[in-house]
Amino acid sequence: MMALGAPPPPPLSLSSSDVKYNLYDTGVNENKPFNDVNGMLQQIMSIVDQSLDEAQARKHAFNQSRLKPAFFQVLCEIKEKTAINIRNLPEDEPPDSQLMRLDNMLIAEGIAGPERTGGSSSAASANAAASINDDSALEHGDYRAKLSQIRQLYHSELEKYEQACNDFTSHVINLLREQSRARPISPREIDRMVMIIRKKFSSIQLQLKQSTCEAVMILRSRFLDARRKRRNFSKTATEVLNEYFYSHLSNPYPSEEAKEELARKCSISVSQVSNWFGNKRIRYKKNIGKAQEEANLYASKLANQAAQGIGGIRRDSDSSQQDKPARKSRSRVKK
DNA sequence: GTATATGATTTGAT
DNA sequence: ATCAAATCATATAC
Repeated sequence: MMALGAPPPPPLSLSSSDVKYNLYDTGVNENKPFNDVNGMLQQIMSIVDQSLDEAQARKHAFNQSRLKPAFFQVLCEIKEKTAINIRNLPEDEPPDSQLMRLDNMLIAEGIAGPERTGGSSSAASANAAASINDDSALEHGDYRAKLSQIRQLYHSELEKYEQACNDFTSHVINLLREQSRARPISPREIDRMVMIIRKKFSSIQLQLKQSTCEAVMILRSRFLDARRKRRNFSKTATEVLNEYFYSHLSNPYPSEEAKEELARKCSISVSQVSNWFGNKRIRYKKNIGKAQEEANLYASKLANQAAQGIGGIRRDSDSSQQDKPARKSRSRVKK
């Protein structure tokens, strides 16, 4: 029984006379050819005790037997019930959550899924420009170039894997089909083997996806992390912000609307305005003495503007405090 | 090269 | 959610 699943002995060259001789003139008891099941079984069981030539001869004779197909079928069933079921994989594996996560991310990043045309990506850049609205176009373009490079690599690798998987699978199928003439292999077993192969290959693909995700993340952190690619605001933007700050020194907390307006004027985002005021307040407070001259500078500038009637920014009624701003951040009004 | 300026982020409080 | 404060990481001045 234990020898049943083993591959057949390698085919040696046998002359027909050898076969005849071995088949009918062995020292073994049964001279009958394979024409009944018991005889057949006994001959198969005793094959391990025989010489290679004898075994070959038996095999040949067995292959000629009309009982062989039925016999193989039975063996296949037995195999099905024993060997294969033991290491039966969890048949319907749950869709790997990690794989799903990776797939989703790749699609979200535009690596996998439908190829992005110029239209959709320009829509994306328009979206980004709407929210950032500054001169990040260059970096963004660079980012997209690198991203498409990654995408290209990913797709070519994926295709290679797919190709290799298909090649290997069909090769194995052919091999097993061929061997199923010499040893009991059920179609179901072949299917299972195909599944195993696919699984192995998909685990390789998982690695590919993983490293692709990694590369995208690195790219993101390098190109989209604004902290790394910090750019100072334009001179005029800083001017506008400072004007607002020093003309509202008593309460340098622009409302949401004011922030929006400042953002618009400075071509930066609202959150950047918030950042700026947060930094400005804390840094102003930290050394009022040094900031004093800056305050005076802007105060005089504003005075000039007011005198000329240009003042686009109204000074708040409380701005008399501007000469001695005192630390009153704690007394700010809560919204 | 270092020192300072500056925009962004994190943390913790309210 | 918004703020102060500390901190990070880069830009710029020196």
